[in-house]
Amino acid sequence: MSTTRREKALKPRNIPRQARAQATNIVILEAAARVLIERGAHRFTTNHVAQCAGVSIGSLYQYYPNKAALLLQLHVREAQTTLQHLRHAVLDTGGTPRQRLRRGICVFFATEAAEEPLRSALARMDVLFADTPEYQAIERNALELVQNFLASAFKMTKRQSTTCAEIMVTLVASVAERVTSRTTDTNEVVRWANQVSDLLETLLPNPAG
Amino acid sequence: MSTTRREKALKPRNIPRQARAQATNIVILEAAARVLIERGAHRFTTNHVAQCAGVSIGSLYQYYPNKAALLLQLHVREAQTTLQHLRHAVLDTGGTPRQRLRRGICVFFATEAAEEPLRSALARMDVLFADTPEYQAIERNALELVQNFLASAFKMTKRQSTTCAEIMVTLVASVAERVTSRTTDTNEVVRWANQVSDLLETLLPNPAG
DNA sequence: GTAATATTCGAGCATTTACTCGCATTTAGG
DNA sequence: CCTAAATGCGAGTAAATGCTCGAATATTAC
Repeated sequence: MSTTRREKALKPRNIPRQARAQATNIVILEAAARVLIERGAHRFTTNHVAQCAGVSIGSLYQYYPNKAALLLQLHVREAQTTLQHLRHAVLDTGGTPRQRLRRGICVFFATEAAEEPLRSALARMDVLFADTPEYQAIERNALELVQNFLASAFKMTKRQSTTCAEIMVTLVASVAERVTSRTTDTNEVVRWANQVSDLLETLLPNPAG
Repeated sequence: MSTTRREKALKPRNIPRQARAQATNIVILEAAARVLIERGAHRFTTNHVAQCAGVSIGSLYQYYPNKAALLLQLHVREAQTTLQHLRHAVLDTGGTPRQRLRRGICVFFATEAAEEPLRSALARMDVLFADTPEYQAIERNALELVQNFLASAFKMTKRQSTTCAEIMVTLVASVAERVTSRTTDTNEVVRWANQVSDLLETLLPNPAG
């Protein structure tokens, strides 16, 4: 009857205190990524992750209360990498605002392509952790990053930048997901990034009235 | 070792000869849709489908050699419905070409929204049947429909209409999937359909140079 | 009616898989 | 060293699930 079963939190069961445990934790996460890439979403099993990590299944469950928690952690790691790249591309470097926007979109596409097929496998299972605060916080952060950029770079009002950011994030995220799931060829991906950039530029205020 | 196991074809095992069998087939398909909607992708089991259809599990496997074949059939049915709607919206009714394009996009968004959460559950499992000729034929048909429309309505060359159709199909399909997976509220969905239409209209030739 | 054919049935098999628990081993601190 | 806490171990469990197969029932052909 209950659609969402979350008797247990998805938080790590134990925070590792000794260096040994820290290492185990990392090894497990990296093995999880490998298993997800090599076997795909529907063959991702905790037993295989443990085996691939060279630790026992018991150790895995020492740190992750269940499979969903492991996947969530993987997603968080991926998303933080992407956000970091985005911040660099959009905020830290030179160029006109339009150029920075285009660069950000390009970087997003490239990052998604670089992490295939990890990302698509994770996306296939996001139903297991999409209702967690961590997941939702990431989405909010991405939106806010774009919104703040639009407001400051293009002098948009709060209201304008909010709706514009929503459109841009939705378009870029959805198209990038579809495109990179079909090809990760750099030329193709860059072509799509630029195509989307061209379309989205029509949403920006005209530079010289 | 083998990544794709397809010892058995995904074709129906038996074509039903008696009316009784035809009925069983239909009942099974409709039950499959119901189970997919009610229990989601990762709880979709053939035993539940059979039970929900009021037939035995053996009967199900009389017509579908495996679970993937059942899902493929469901996908084909959905896709044909969508294509039919699209043909009507784009080809059979009046209005300027731009209006017809916009109407087609709107119809696509609405259709996707109307069939949620069936579609998103099917999409989650498309790895099970995405490599079949049937699946790929549907994608080709959709592209050709749009391409022919663009060529005839906007007098595009073959080359122009091909690239333009690819962009439009990719954008509309990916954004619609993302949007309808978050909300099926009619106003919201129509808003997004129009937003995407606005952006895509910049790809069309100017009516009065 | 009767034989041949088509259809349905569902107990049960073989496998997979998330996860537990009691014990072994390692580390930190005195 | 020695003890207690931290960490690691992995056989084992309970449940789920895709699918088979031989028997039962319904339909058709003659």
